[in-house]
Amino acid sequence: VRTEPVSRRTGGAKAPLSRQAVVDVAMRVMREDGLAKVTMRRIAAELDTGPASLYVYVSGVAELHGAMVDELLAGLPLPLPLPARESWRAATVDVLVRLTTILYAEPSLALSVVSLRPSGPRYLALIDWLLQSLRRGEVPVREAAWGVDVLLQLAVATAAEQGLRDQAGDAAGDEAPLAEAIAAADPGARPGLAWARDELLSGEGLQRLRWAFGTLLDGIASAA
Amino acid sequence: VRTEPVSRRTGGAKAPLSRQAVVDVAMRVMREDGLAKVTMRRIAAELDTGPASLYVYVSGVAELHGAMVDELLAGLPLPLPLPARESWRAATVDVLVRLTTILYAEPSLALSVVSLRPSGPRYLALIDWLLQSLRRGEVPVREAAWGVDVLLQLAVATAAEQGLRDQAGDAAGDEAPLAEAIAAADPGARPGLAWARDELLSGEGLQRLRWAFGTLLDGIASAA
DNA sequence: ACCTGAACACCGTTCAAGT
DNA sequence: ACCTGAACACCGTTCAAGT
Repeated sequence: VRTEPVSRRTGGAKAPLSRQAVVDVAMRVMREDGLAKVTMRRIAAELDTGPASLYVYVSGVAELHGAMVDELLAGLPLPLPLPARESWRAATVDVLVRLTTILYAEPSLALSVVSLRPSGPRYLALIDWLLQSLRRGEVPVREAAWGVDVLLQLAVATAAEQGLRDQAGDAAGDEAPLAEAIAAADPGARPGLAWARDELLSGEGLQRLRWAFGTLLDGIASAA
Repeated sequence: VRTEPVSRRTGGAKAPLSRQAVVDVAMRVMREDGLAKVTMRRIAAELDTGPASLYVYVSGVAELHGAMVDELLAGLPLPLPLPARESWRAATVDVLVRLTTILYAEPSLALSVVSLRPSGPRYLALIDWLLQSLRRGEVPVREAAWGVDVLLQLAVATAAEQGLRDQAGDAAGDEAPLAEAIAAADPGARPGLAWARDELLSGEGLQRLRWAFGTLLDGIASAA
């Protein structure tokens, strides 16, 4: 008697390959084992095939990451309602915080966004909403356009940085080396550090995030 | 007759290994062939040894990247002179632009800084200078501390993003997909994009960078 | 303590050959 | 057109053994 090869996923019925299937498996592997394990070979193995087969659907690992980012943005409910004229600032901060939170859950993917600049429909919709919101706040068009760029950059970078630090903290036992170095700095040689020591590490992540977005928005709104 | 093994670098005299030698070779390989080629195996080969030998001096590839960042910051002349009270804003923008420019030259290393948060002495000196400068501008201590964090994040993210995009543009023939997507968007469905279309891609990199730092500083200075 | 050979357990991508 | 086996050209890290 011989047993047929059996899919380790479904226990038999081998689903047909497709771009969506590749992206789906990639998302699942990322959530289960992290982005580092999202390799062409691992995805192929999960789909009971060889890595070469995936190249029919994605051009390579970089393009796959892009598709995964767009998938992640589905967590942001769109279309967003446009804010009332007087609450545009709070609403904008809110959307940016939500975006950061979504990316924060997958910091290694957020890091790839820093260099990727997604161009999928969901990302476009987000940019569009931000521009309309700033327009409601009577921000001039140039300041709005340049400002949205900076706001998004800050959201992405913060998510990548904070998230990866949390992961590193989980793994390694030691504290953040920057915090240690600040605490150990000579107050005479580093008067700025001595002055701000207590505030450099104060506040909660979310509180600082809201402050950062609000502060940047204030700068943008008054830059006319 | 037998020929002795010959160093491919020096043609004979094999320099002793050291942490500095490892970092130096890593920096050279990065400048010549990019960060992707800075592998333990490649560095070992350049030093005429096996990869295992490097683990005496660096704990792994992550720590090596950290050391390389500190090396890169040597391009920022320190100590920086503290600005006059009335020119603190311009001086701060200047230092941040210089930092971004240095990182921009090695965008893939800048990208690793997003997650790394360097803690070397040069980075500490930079934070100290920024804090002192903001103090001269009479920025309250909490706003200064939180603000410096955001300013540095923006510098690093911008360097990584812009630099990597430039590299990608060199390699692939096609234009930035985001620019194409913006141009192709339906004005009725995306009124914000239609409104800001011309300004989203306007301006030069340096001009936008100065604007971003200045705008953020204004927000920070008025956030009291 | 420093250094090494060899191995372990992986990668992304290409390509000729099959269906 | 889609799929595959096999190969090519690599990775980081560990470890027992040497000096």
